[in-house]
Amino acid sequence: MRLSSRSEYAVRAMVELAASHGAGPISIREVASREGIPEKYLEQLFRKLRKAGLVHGARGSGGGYMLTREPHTISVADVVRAVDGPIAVCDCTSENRDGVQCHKRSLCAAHPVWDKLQKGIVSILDSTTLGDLAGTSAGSDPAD
Amino acid sequence: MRLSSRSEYAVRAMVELAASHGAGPISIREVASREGIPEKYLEQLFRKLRKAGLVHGARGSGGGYMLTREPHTISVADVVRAVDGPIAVCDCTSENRDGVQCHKRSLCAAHPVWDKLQKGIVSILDSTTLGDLAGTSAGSDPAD
DNA sequence: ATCAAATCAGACTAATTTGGTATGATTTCA
DNA sequence: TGAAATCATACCAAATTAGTCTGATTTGAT
Repeated sequence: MRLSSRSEYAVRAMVELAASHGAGPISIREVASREGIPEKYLEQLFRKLRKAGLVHGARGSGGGYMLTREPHTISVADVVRAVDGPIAVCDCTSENRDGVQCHKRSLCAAHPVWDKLQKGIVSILDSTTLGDLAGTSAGSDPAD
Repeated sequence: MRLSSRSEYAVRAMVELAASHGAGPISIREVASREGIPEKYLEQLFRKLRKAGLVHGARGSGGGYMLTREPHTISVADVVRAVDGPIAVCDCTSENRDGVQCHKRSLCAAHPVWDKLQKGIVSILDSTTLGDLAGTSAGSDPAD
């Protein structure tokens, strides 16, 4: 039930782009140094985000990345899926399963929780957008 | 966001025990064959479950494992924590973090989603019991 | 007493995933 | 032309995962 560093990094990086949306491309170097993410690793992530159509890459001097859509139309789930693939609590609840079911035949007794969990996770990630996060700035969270 | 096979197996095994609760100990061999789980692997898991106080192990011939509490008082979260440790979406939302925060200092912009996600996951796993899944008794809502 | 069935315990291992690095090519602006 | 940037792929070490192996100990039944 852990988030990969890919997803963590990617979401943070995307929130950076969201916060500066409309102000031209931002370079990997810039984002990496602001967020404390290894540059070359972030480069990989941005390539995946680009292939998923979430960002546009501007090459050459003065280049960088920009969101392709408005921040409030890109969900955290979009970003997570782009870098980590389909969200899947287990095979039988995966978003990309090919008719895979518990025990290959019938549903196991535990299936209802996994299903509920899967839906709960997707629902939260789907309903939170980069716009939400970019607007809710760091340090403003009263909890914890 | 994937469940480990440890958790999957452990929950399924515990539901087996729950379904036969009160009918004496059930052996690993029995559970393993019913659920299609490697025996020796399941043995490890049951040892963790015992150390967590969720089951009692009866040694010797005719032995096996039994739940130490009523099925509807053992949550799926209890089982998951027993075999996989504290539930943690990321370090800064982990159930056992030692004051660890995003960037070691302030909260990152993404923190609100991770926090929401963590709470959502724990809430679902906490509120579903082995009794619910086994279908035995004491009427909580059947998931899904 | 002996034997078989079972838990107990820990070390070991193969494969996969994770979290990166390294190298170099290509594009673009100045 | 040169620097700044993305693009692309290959490589790698460490950790994790999902087991297996070996053997000890306990207990019930013959």
